[in-house]
Amino acid sequence: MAEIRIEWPDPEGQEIVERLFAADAALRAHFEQVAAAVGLTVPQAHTVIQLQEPQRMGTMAGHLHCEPSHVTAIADSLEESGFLRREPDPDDRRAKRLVLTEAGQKLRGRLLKRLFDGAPIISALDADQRAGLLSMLRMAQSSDRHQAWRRLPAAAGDGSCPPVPS
Amino acid sequence: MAEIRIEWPDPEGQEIVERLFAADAALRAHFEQVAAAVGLTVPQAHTVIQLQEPQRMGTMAGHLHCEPSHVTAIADSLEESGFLRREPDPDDRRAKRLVLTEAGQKLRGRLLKRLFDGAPIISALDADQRAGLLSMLRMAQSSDRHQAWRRLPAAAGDGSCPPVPS
DNA sequence: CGCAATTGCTTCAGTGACTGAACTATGTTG
DNA sequence: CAACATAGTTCAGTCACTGAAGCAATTGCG
Repeated sequence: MAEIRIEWPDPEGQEIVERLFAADAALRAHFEQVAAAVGLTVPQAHTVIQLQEPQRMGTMAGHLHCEPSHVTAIADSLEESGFLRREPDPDDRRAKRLVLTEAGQKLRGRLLKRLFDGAPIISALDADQRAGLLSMLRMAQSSDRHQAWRRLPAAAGDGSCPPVPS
Repeated sequence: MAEIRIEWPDPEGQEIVERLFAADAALRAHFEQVAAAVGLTVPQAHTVIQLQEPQRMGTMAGHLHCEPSHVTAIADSLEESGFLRREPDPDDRRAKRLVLTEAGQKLRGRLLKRLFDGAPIISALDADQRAGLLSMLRMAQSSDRHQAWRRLPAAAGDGSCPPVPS
């Protein structure tokens, strides 16, 4: 996303937004680079990462925030490359589950390792700084009534982050 | 960007990354929604916001992190809608400067107002929380040697954020 | 000065991510 | 069983964006 440099009603708010965008740009660039390094596009990499365990395609569409038809396309490409296969869902014969092949699991491992190794923010902060940043983000996200926050995965917190009121 | 929910070597790092992605998703959604509310696409809105003062097209490409040819396309659409015009650059007759029309300036005003009014993080934190978040982000970004941070606009800080060493 | 290399923008063809509608097959409900 | 909902697929199309080719103006070097 582009830099935003404007006269803003609130200069502190401006800087926060700018820096969050910058943080995001860095993370995104990192992710893109890691994906490319193992020969995947960004959505392919997301899909592989998501596949720690078999997932129905509709569920995957939810995780990727896209339409089911797009998951079909991504799955096609990853299946063709031999990183996953479709298997029938035991509970619903309409549904298919995406399952990583052996090659897919190895790929996922490499992906995770590289992702973590170079992650910009993690490597830049010491333990105190990390804890501080994290608690701020928790505060921001738990008190925010804006609906986009609600997408935060429930599994993200360790319980210290109060649930978002509905 | 999709949620990332994985077994991570460092659970705290995982949560930070997840929350930063979530923060980004919220900001992005907000931006997109605001742009749509005034009838612009995201890149059009970025361009209008960037045009506080006339900009050469090449400079704009730099700000938008895209190729000059793409700026041509965006400028075409905004010119057609009457929000900006191309004027010759006085210092270089090859170059053109993008200038907001009166309509464009009004549009920019509405855009900024709406952007600020609903910005998720800003509205969710109180003054202390904001200051804390900001200082963390400054620390993260000033100590990070990762190149993506370097894109941070120089104007963002008030001087309290030391320059990134090259 | 004069010619070559460079720079600013445009044009155009193409790509990758993604949506939405129509369709098939299966599942659910009354 | 009929009617409807749901899972995934197919396909056509959109949107953001790139990269190469080209024109015009500018800069630099002999």
